[in-house]
Amino acid sequence: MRDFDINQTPKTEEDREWMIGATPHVNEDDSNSGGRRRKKLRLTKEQSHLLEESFIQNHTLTPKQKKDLATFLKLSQRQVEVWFQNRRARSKLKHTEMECEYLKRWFGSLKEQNRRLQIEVEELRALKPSSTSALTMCPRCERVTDAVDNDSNAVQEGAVLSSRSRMTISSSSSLC
DNA sequence: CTGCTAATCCCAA
DNA sequence: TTGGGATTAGCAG
Repeated sequence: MRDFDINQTPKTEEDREWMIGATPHVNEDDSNSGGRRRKKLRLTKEQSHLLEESFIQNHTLTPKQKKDLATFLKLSQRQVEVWFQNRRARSKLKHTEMECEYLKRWFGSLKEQNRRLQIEVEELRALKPSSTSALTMCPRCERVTDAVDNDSNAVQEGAVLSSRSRMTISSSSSLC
């Protein structure tokens, strides 16, 4: 997917400490075929579960909580810390994605509503011909007939919309 | 310095 | 391919 790699990992890798702290049982592999390969730890169900529980209570840990949790789970503090960092990051990502979906739906319904209103306007126009030369479709605009006053309201609403939804809105709707 | 986020790496399933 | 543990850079306090 993402192939553009700025900043390829500088291979000046010192002796990394792969397995800090006591890793949970059954992790003594030796398939270390020569190279500098990152050991992949898998947390046990219990560890994940407990981490998850404490994350629900608190998305960040005090140093003491971190220490206690690490001790209890037989993980290093660093691992607990990293777990929480990743958890926060991915939680935020998920939230953003959901918000994006919501915004898309909202935009869709707004477009649909707009479409219906346009049709309604057309119908009303057809019903009541002439004598309405100066009639515009928007009541708000209708209110200010004399001055070229502000559509500040409309501008603001537009601003709100565009700032909140940063997705590709191709057809910026023709409101008023 | 410490702790966090964002970006990315990269292994195991 | 994906999920998720780990690393790195850079910023804030």
